[in-house]
Amino acid sequence: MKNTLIVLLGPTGVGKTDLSIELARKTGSEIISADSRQFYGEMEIGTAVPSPEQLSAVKHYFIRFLSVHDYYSASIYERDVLKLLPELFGRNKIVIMTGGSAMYIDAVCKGIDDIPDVDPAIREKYNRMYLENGISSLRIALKVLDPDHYSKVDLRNHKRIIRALEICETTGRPYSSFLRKEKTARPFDIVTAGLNREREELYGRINRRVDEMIDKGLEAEAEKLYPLRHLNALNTVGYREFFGFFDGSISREKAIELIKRNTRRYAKRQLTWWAKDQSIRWFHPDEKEKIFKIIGDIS
RNA sequence: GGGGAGAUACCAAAGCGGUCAACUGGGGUAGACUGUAAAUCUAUUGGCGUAGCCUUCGUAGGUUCGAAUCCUGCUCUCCCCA
Repeated sequence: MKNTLIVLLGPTGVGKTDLSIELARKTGSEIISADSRQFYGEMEIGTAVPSPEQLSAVKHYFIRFLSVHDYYSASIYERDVLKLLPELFGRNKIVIMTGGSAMYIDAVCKGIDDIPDVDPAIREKYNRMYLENGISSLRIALKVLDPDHYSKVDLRNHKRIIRALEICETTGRPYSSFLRKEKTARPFDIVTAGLNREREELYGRINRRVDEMIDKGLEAEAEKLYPLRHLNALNTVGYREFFGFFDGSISREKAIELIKRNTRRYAKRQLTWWAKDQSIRWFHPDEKEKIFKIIGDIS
């Protein structure tokens, strides 16, 4: 049997955590989290990290190992995971990766092009350009620096344009010249199982989970992080809405309502991303036998 | 019992004689996505065989070439007085 990475993905709130732990115990494997917000130590309640019991039942990696002040990215995650995997495969032929951050999962499973890091000052420069002169100034710059990319990007999405511009300026080469669009082969097998539920069922779970988070003290957690609200890591559902409440711009009730709505929207975006991925085999979380059978088929 | 205000699409809310299948927001749905991505951005939202046709603006009538918009009855909601 070959070393196999079992990827258990699905929209937020679908029930990945419970199943991943069950799966891990059954196979004696360890779990890599692919959840870009569970990386940060300061956030716990709002990101629904596994409980202490769950964490002690199975060894987890990439949970609360960063600070919200740290810089991190899908590319660094790819590198870190690939570095860790040989060690995990040394102990067990199966490793489970579970989470909902699609770009991070893709970085590990399909590879992400190697693009130099950007000087924060350069990023800052373009952010300012956007704020002061609007998106048209970004478009004009991109048209000059990378006409190829200019014809392909969503010209209404400033983040896309800024990213391209900062790479052009940092490297002196067009951003598009770094994009190979090839899948990278990995020295292990990858089996991807997607979890999903009826939309109504999923949304009901999300709404309920938000209420549970509130009961557990999400508001206090957000309040502690309020002074750091400008950090990108805190531009996160469950926190930003509370920041609005602390600002006095919305009511507490409204904030909670928005957390639910934004979480639902996030779940939808996740599903959109995966909809085109033909390698995913989809299951309802209750179809455990079917999911466990995958493992049987591997070994 | 008397007086006043109002009933618009899933919700809220504009429109006050034609250019209205109806502004806008919410919610829903669909989509994009190579670097802090739980981010950022887009489309669509009465029905249909979508050029175009059909049925809508509480309800029943009426006025008019033409009504969500004007008039009348009825039903319901809200507010004030009793």
